[in-house]
Amino acid sequence: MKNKISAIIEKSVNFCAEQKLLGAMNLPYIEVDVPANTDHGDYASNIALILASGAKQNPRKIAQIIQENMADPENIIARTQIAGPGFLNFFIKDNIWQQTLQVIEEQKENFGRSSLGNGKKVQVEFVSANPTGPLHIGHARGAVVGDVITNLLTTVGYAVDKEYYINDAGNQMNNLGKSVLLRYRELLGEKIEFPETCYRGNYIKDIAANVISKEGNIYLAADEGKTISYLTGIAGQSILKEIQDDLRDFGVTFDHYFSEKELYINNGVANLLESLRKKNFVYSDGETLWFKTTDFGDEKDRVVIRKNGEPTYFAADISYHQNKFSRGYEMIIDIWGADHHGYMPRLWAGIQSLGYDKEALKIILVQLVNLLRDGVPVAMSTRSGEFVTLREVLDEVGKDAARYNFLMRRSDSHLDFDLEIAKKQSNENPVFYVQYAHARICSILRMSQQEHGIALPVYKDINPALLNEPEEMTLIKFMSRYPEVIEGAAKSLEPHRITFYLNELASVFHSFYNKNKVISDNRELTVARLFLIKAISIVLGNALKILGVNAPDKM
RNA sequence: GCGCCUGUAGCUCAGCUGGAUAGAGCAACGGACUUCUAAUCCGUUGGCCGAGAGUUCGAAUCCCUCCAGGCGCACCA
Repeated sequence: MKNKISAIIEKSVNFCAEQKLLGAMNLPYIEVDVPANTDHGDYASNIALILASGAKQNPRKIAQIIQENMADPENIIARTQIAGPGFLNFFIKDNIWQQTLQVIEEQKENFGRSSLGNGKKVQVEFVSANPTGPLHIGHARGAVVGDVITNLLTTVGYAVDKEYYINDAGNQMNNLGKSVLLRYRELLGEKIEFPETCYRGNYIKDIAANVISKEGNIYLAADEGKTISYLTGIAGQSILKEIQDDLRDFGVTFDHYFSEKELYINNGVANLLESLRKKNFVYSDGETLWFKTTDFGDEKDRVVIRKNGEPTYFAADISYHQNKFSRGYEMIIDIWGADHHGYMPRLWAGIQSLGYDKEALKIILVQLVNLLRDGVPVAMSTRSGEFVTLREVLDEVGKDAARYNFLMRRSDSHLDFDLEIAKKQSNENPVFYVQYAHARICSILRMSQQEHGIALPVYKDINPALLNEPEEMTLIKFMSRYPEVIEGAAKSLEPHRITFYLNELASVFHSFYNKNKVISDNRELTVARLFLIKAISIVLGNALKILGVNAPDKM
């Protein structure tokens, strides 16, 4: 609809230019907005204001010229007006809006889908937490954002894969094995001092106890290096399994789990660095190998091979991103905790040195979650074992409420998550407001069939012109904008726009519901309204599906 | 010290990339269940958009300078 309006304007402006009705100018991008105030029409354009500044003419006069030369071949415009400093306002005919209902009926669960992405291959990498402990509340936000961005991009026609990078080659994993060994010894009677670098959560004890019950005390005497590497493997696998289970129950699944170790197969990392050295992006100072990230705007160069000969995380990460591109992805999206933001220039330097466009790697920073209990900050540390796990949040608040909660804010805004409030307010959580709207509609549809014997109508059997109450027109117009909302959210990678849309759609529906009866003695009107609310339930359902939130039939 | 994010109603946050009178939810107050689900609806109160200058027809939005909070600034990941 928006596109039709801008096409009409463009045609008129071009015509006026040819006829020399307007002064010399070049045609700017034609902006069409939905005004905040409905008195200003269904759509409004500031085109005359834009042209006026270049042409040094009165904007209202320009608007008038454009208005007088407008053609409306499809006959969709009821009237236009010139308002304020020179806005051109458009009022669309009711029957045009009402046709949206037919589109929704035809497309059903596909309403809102588009081919914007053109099948382009995209990869979204997120969570990627080291398997050194269970996921905590801080990981949950990034998990939902990544998951929903994937759904969004899929909805608008991209071919999207979700990937989890398992960071299992560094010394943090080694510390994990060491921690298990220490607990193992402790459980077998030794007195143990735990170093700072070790993990102390109870899950470590569980793993150690499990090893004892299966294999006994044979590792007390065994070679320590081998034992640690063995225990690292055991612990890593068991923790990763737990992470996958937690994510699954949170509604998040992945297409690939990519192990950092794969990068080192066939000297992959070393070969990459060698090729970069030939291209002069890497230099040695005798002891360490440096990457010239300053060539790409970073504040200083970065180490890729340490004094001890080990490659850094950064070195592996360049290799990882090269691997991603080599798999044919045209766009790569990384979702990080905001505490990693300082790392961005480095990685961009890395992919540019490989010849890829900086724009091809989009990095979304998700601000950290500030965890509170009754207003008091809760200390969070994987190492000390003091944290609230994703599992606990799921048990306390539930999947739907937790997901919706994280999706209600822009990713880059800080988020306070108070456990007590989250629990207390779970009944007043906006997610229920939206779900309730869906359940209410389902209930009415059930009632109409079971109690009144009215079958679900099809579009050709209703008279859409009867749906002319203000609330009904608002609902229809609002639903017809759904595809634009999805497209906007996908383009800007901002899932929160959908939750705001949903809240508003639910709100308009609840108002309508309280003011008007769907099922009444007027059969013709009843049928039309049943069709209307069915359409609403489709839109609610489609949007909730993108969010990964359930749309219940009853509550 | 340098960099990134944030600052909008008492609280939590939107504000469609520069538009018309800045909006929701919660909280507070007053109303609506003999009715398709009251987990709902209707109404009232509440604002110097952190501060100051600038850009133009027009600024919460863009530029600059401050102030405040968060997070980074490793041969950790």
